[in-house]
Parts: sequence; C-alpha cells; structure tokens
Amino acid sequence: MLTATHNQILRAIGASGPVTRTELVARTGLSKAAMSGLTRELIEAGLVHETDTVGGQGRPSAMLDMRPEGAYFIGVSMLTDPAIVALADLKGNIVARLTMPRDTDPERFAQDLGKVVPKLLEMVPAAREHLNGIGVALSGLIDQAQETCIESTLLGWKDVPLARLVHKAVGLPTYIENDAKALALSEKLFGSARDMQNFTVVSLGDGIGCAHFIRDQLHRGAHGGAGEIAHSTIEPNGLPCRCGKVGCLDTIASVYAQLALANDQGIEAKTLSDIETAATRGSAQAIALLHRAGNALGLAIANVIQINDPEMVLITHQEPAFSGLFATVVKQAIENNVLPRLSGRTPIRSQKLSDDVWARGAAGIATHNFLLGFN
Amino acid sequence: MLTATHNQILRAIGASGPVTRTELVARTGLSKAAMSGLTRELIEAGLVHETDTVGGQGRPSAMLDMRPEGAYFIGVSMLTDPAIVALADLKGNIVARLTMPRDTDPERFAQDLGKVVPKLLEMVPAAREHLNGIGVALSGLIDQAQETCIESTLLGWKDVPLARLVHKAVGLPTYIENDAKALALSEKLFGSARDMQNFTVVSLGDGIGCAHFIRDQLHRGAHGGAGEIAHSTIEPNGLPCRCGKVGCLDTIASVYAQLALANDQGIEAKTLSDIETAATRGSAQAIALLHRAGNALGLAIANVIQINDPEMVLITHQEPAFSGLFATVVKQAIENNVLPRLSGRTPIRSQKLSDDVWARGAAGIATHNFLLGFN
DNA sequence: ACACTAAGTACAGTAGGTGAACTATTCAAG
DNA sequence: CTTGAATAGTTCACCTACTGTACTTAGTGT
Repeated sequence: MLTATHNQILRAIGASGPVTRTELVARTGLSKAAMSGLTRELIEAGLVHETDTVGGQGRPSAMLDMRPEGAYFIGVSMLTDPAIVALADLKGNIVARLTMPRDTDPERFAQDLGKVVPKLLEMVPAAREHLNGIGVALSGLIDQAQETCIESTLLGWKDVPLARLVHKAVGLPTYIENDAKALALSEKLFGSARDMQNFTVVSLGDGIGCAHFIRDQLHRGAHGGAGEIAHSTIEPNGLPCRCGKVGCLDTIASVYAQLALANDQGIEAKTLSDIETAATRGSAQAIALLHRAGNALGLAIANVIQINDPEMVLITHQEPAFSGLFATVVKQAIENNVLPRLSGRTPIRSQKLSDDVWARGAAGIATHNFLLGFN
Repeated sequence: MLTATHNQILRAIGASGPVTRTELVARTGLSKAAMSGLTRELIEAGLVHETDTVGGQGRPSAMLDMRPEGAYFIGVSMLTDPAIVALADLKGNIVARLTMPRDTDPERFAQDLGKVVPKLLEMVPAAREHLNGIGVALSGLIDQAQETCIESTLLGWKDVPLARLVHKAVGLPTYIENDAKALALSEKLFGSARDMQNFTVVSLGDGIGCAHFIRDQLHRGAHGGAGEIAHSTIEPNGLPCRCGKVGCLDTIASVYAQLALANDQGIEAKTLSDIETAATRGSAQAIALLHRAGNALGLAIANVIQINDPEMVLITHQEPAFSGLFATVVKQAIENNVLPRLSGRTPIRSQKLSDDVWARGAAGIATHNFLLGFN
C-alpha cells in the first residue's frame, strides 16, 4: 500500500519527467534518507524505474521515471457515439481500445461497460493485475466527488450517480469528470502542462470547453461549473443560445456556430479551414465572420486571464493547425483585452487534439486520483 | 513553537467559531487522543480558550475559541493618505490605531513605520510580547511571496521590495498584499466567509477590486493579477481607460466613474445615493446611467461566476446600503448572464465597508500567514 | 594512483501521531 | 436517590514515518 508520501513522490516524478533522487529531495523537502527508502519501495512496487544515469563530477545520478507498465487505467469517453473505451498505462499510452454503443440509459451503459472491460483486458493480459481505476469523461456538470452527473444536456441526464453504477458493474474505483476538465488533466499528467501548477485549457471544438488547474489541482467550483465560458455573454444583444440566454460565446465562436453562420451566408464550409480559405480568397463575409468569432473567443480568454491570471493558457483545436486569420484575431483580441501590464506575460499555447485525447483524458481522471491516493 | 497540526487546528477553530474538541476531531481527521494534547498546548500558549460548556446527554462539551489576546498583528493601510496603522488582536478587533503620512518613497515610509509601531505598542503594552507580524495593504500587483510590489499606479511603484524594507525597519515578519485580496482575507478570517473554502469578494469603491479564495487559500495568480476585473472589457467600443485599454468595467461602474458620468450629464452627485435620488425623481439620464453601470458590474460578476463557480459572491460597498436601482440592476444582470442551470445557486451577498475594514484586512494578511505557520 | 566530489544507503533515534482503556459529567428511568 | 446509558475528554503504551549522521558507491581531474 502507498502512503501519502509515496504519492507525493509519484506526483513529483510525474510532473518533472525523469528526475534524480537528489532533485526529488529538493522538490519535496524530504530527507535523502527518506527518499532512498521510499523510491526503493516505489521501484519494488513496479511503479517507478531507473531509466538512465547521468554523470558530472561525483557519483552519477540515476534518473527515475514512471514505469508505464506499473499501473493501468481504463478511460471511457462518452463524447462520441459509439463511446470509446481505452486501456492506458501510467504514462498515458493507449495500449488497447474498443468502442461500445453510447446507451443513454445509465444502468444499461454501466452493464455494457461491465462486459467490454474484460474484452479489453484480454488484449493486454499483463494489465489485469495492475488495473487501478476507471474514469469516464462526459459533457455536463459533475459533482465534487466525481460520482454524480448533476446535469448533461447531451445525454439528457440529471443527477445520475454514474460512478456508483459503473463501480457496481466493473468493480473498480470509478470517477467521472467533465470533458474539458478531463482534457486539462490529460495535459497536466501527460502533456505540455506537466510542470505547471496554475493553467487554463480552452478546448475549441463543436462546443467550447474550459477548465482550470489551480495550485496543482483541478478547480471544479461549488457546483462543478467552473470553466463554463461557453455560455458567458459576449454580445449582450446577440443570438439566442440553446442554454436559454443570449449572445453566449458558444453562439459565435464554437466550430458548430461558425460553420452554421458561414453556411447561412452562402459560404460552403465543412471545417474551419474552408472558411479560412474563403477569407483568403477575399470573401468579405468570411473575413467578418472570422473576426467576429476570433474577437469573441479572445475576449472570453482575456476575461479568464484577468480573473485568474494563469501561468499559461492552452487552446486545443481539431484543425491541423491553429493559424490563419481566426487564430491571429484570437491572439490579438486577447492582447487587446488584457491589462497592458499583464498582457504578453501569459503564454498562449495551442495544440491539435489527437484522436486518442479524450480517451486518454478519461483514463487520466483515474490516474489523477491514483496519484492523489484516492483508492 | 507551533507545528503544522497546531496551525491546522487553529484554522479550524478560526473558521468554525467556538467549537468542541469532538467537532474538531471530525473536521481535521485527527484522533481524539491527539486533539486532547494539541488543544491543551494551544490553551497553554494562550492562543485558544474555553468559552462555554454546552450539555446534552452525556458529559457537556467545552467550546474552544480563539483567545483574542493570544496574538496581535499590525495592519497598515496605504489606501488613504494619511496611511492608517492599526493594532489588531487574534479575532480582528482593532485595539489601537494611529495615522502617518503616506510617503511614497518606500525607504522613508518603512523608516517612518519603524517609529510609529513603538508608539502603537505603548497604547496596548500587553500586545508587545505577543506581536506576531505586520501586514501592509496597498493597491497594485503584489508577487506570490507577498514581498514585492510589482507595480502600483497609485503609489508610482515598480518592483519595490517593500516587505524587506519594512522588516528591516520594524523587525517583524512582514507581508504585503493587494487591497482587494486583503479585504477577502478579512472576510475569511473575521467576516461572513469564515466557513467557506471558495468565494469571491468584489469591492465597489472609487475603483473596483476583486479577489478569490480557492480551496481555503487566496488565489494570487501567476503575476499577482488574479481578480483584476476592473479592467476587463465590458464595452468593446467604450470609453478609454487610464489603463490604456477601452471600455473597462472601471470606466463605467466604479463610484468614481459613475459620479463623473453623472456630473457630465448635469446631475449633481457627490455619492451614488445622489444619483439614486435623481433616478427616483424621474431623471432619465440618472436611470440610464445606473442601468448601464449596473449591467456592466453584473456582467463582470457573471463572468466570474461562470469561470470560477464560487460558493458565494460578496459585494462590498461604501454607501449605507446596497439597494436601489443600481443594486437591483446588478443582481438582475448577474441572473441574466449566468447559465440558467447555475443561476440562483450562487448567493450574492452585500456588505457595507466599515471604516476599519482596510486596516483590519491589512492586519489579516499577517494573521493569515500566522495561521498558515509562516513565521 | 590518488584525491575530490556528489549520489545514494544504513541505522539508530525521535516526533507526532494512533487505539484502546480509562475517567468525567451529564440526563433519564426506576 | 441510585443506577445505567450516553457523550466528552484524558492517559498511556505503542508504532510509523521521518530525520541526522556516518557511511558506501561511483564517477571525474590531475
């Protein structure tokens, strides 16, 4: 069994890639003696291994890193139909994946999952005895305990205790999480925000999601609603939104909205690139549309920066690259709407979402809880 | 000397008013045995005392509470000229206060403070041996270490290591903090947010300030800029702001801006109440102005709620009451701009600022660090 | 070959907790 | 008024997880 200190060390290794014991001593504030014993135990448990030795003067130091095969987690993405069920190792590599129908009846879905998981384990038998948890990512509001879906418009759920149902069917520690928050977790654990304590992820897709890491933990908010920028008001007299309000960011800048607006104006577009192409060819409507959308997203991100002052903002996107007019306008709008003395100090990064990101993020929910010692 | 556990218990007592040992056991997760010994030590140290005993069936329980005379802190408010220097006890009562010129030369100010502090202590001699720290509240950006003022427009400062200077002159642990954050601290330690882990304070005064408590700690942000909603863009094509941007909340809804806008339009107003009175008498301009300001502030607060989903938002004000047209519009605007499924779930409270609040908040900076064990 | 440097380990000692049995102080029933 | 049940708080032996110090290990520089 792992103690809180074991977990602390695991998190430090996870955050700082391969590290020496001496570096871990500095980071955690533990003594060399304690570190020696605790790392040995982690190595014996198969969670950590020495990858390399680097030498300067004196005895060379051994680099410690997570051992991928040390623990496995199952990630379920309910963002698509069919849902994706993936088996990920401790470093977030997806070693097996299956799909299953996204039954919106929670009981049946949990039952189905109970049948799919064994199939997944057959594909990687070694994972069976190191399986440590299961995470489910879905769109909607999730409670603090990561147990109940308070509300999901997409799935038509209200107060569904999905984690309990899945736990009963699969028999593993189960945690559920909002999609944007799962994505942030994935970036924190495996991606470009590994060594950051405070950052924000904005996911640009059919909808717009957003999640914050604050002091090394996901910030859920009092009702699981932290990060719901998709429905912050950008145009006080704008278009009605399916949420019931008016002028939400979602009605202007989501990929879905942009495409709908484009097609309304006679620009044939199936992806954002199509609108960009039209703009490059001189379509005034396309240019105006991209400006409007970019300004909206930029303003919303500027608000996040002003309110939370993160170390970094990561914009994730589906298109091959975050470039072109839209990206330029977004960045410009952020710059223009952030306090001059703060602007430019907050790096804005962008990253294409790979196909596996959601499933990896879902597995990351379980990984995160494992590293926090919740099991 | 206090251990981390002592401090944890002190914080729990501070947050939950008079509490029984048994309740503390439940809150902290410590054993009865540990609690027994640790509370005795806190009582012996004079930091805690038994106030009352309440009985049901069984042995009556003793209520533990902070002992005001157990520790004293000095709070310096640089928000006014002259600056206010106050001596506060562990419960935030101000037991002595003096004023001193607000010299904007940091060295000289620290020197002056070095002379004022002994005078303050003469007024309450008992405080001398229990003095535990000094906090300075000022408007501007403060670094994470609460040591350096990164920038203050009001004082004309840039990268001023004020805490070091004051520490040298006064010889006490010194922390500096932004005014809005000090106010939030004051509410957390002594006010209406004692038992909350996540809340936001919005201070409406000549300027507009804002600060967040997240997971029981002040959220400063990567550059000390968390909460700077005064300069979030509300009207993309609005008035120029002294910050260099355009359409900032500050140019519409701060008391200063409202009064300036009113007088520009021929409404003679020295306080917000004067504008309210004009509105009551049917002045279309006054009504429009209050609507505009209220909508702006409401939208900004709605953004905070959507982004951080706090347990509560506290609006502090200078006027005798937060009522009238402006308050109504603010509340309505919050309601209108927050996701319907979240709105109404976030209590909006308001509170009049007393005269001592800033000095108490400044002292609270030191109290907070004392309770965190930083000294 | 030798000193020097830095990484990592062994081991006794210790601080800060736990669990179980105890005492203290009340209410309620007979 | 006694007795028992209920709850609060204390005592004490024990244990765990850490620290400090002295050591070993494994390289570099001369």
